[in-house]
Amino acid sequence: MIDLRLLREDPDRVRASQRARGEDVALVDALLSADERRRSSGSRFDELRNEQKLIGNRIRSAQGDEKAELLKRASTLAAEAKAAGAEQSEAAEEAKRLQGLFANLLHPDAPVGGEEDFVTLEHVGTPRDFAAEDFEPRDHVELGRILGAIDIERAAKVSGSRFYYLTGIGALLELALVNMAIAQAVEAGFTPMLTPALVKPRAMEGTGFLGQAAENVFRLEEDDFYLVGTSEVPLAAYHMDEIIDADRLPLRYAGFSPCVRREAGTYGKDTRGIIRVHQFDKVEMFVFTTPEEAEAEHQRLLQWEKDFLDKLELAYRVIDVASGDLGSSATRKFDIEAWIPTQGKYRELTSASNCTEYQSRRLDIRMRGEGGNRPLATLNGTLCAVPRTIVAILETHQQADGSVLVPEALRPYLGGRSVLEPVGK
RNA sequence: GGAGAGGUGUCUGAGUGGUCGAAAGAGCACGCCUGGAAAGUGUGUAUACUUCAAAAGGGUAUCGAGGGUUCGAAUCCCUCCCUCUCCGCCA
Repeated sequence: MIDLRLLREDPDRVRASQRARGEDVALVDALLSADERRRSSGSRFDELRNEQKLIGNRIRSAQGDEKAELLKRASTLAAEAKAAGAEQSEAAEEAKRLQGLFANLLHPDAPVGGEEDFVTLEHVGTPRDFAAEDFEPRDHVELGRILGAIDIERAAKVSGSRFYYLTGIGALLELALVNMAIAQAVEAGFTPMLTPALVKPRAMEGTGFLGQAAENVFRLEEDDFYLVGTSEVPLAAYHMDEIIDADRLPLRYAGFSPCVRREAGTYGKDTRGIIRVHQFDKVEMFVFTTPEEAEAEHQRLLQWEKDFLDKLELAYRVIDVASGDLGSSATRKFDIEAWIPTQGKYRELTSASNCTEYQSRRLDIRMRGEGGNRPLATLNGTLCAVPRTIVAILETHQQADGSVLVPEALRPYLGGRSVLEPVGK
């Protein structure tokens, strides 16, 4: 949700942001007038109620004719106040609805444009040169089969396309990655959290996933639940309706949960393998902090993401995502894309978003400090989205015989194993 | 799934039609007291809106949510939600 005060004071700034995102600019004037209607009908209601209360008090002690007179007047006032109240709540509802349609205000440094207009901030590591090593790399599907780690065929039988089983060493690999991620997060001061995967509409809406992203959200219609596409949702909503003492901030949580996504509109995209699946597990970092600290925290999240990928000895680049590809909650977003050898390109592995006060306004989360209560900032960043991380590891660290070297930092989490060996069928 | 109990401010907990944004206690903050602390003592301590106001302050709303009765609702009625206890079932 955007700041109404800012909208009133500087509507042009909001217009510019909407424009850069490719969102509806006319929304600005619609909200301005709805807000005005809300305030004028509100003050009318307040006045009527005030008068009604004053008369009501006099009725208690009044007698005879005077009392009858007052009762008559109070009756009229009651009806008027009720009507005014109805108008006020209707206007307030409309203003709220419009306010909810806005995307977050764009960060001034975020690149403007569509998906292709991102800015590359840095490259880390060098993509492995298989040609120089004189062997043709296998893709992760093939490696997963050879290692007995990934079974896509049987998943298709059981659940359809875009599903997979992690089997044997594949399952162990996930658990190792998750444990390593959680260990790093705990080391950095995060509180580990296992979160619900089903949430009520309010949580989903408050996190900003029912806007343009709605088509990718699974819903259990019969029970009015949504399935979360990331633990960002239950983590953000964790403090819903709360006022948090400013000196408790930052609150840093590392959530682990299944993530379920419809992946609508991606037919024919990434149909092979486990790059794009309907269900996966993920360790997600989530932070509640002051608006003043948000940008610095954004950088810290990015650094923790890099630390993790560094430990996995992957080559990657960091991009500053362009305005049109941001998602409604983020003011700015940094993605890390790892090099996937058989695709010959970088693919998104993690994503760190600064949502400023956008989510906290929607979820009614505030901080209590000097200067009164005000919304706080929320940020989120992927620490480890399992399947894509597995893809990058298998493809990057494979050897000519189909085995895969385990990055050193990961070995303790795999019982000391240093190589994943092919299994006989 | 069956039966029952209950939802009041940071917490405990009073309050069954008006003077109740709400007793009392605890906690917390500040002050007094003290060599320092404890005890004691005093004051303060919800949130939101506001085309009322420079500010102090004022007005309005909120006692799980929504609706109803009434001049007037925390209090009466209806619907919904949630929590707890017992029984059953179950990873």
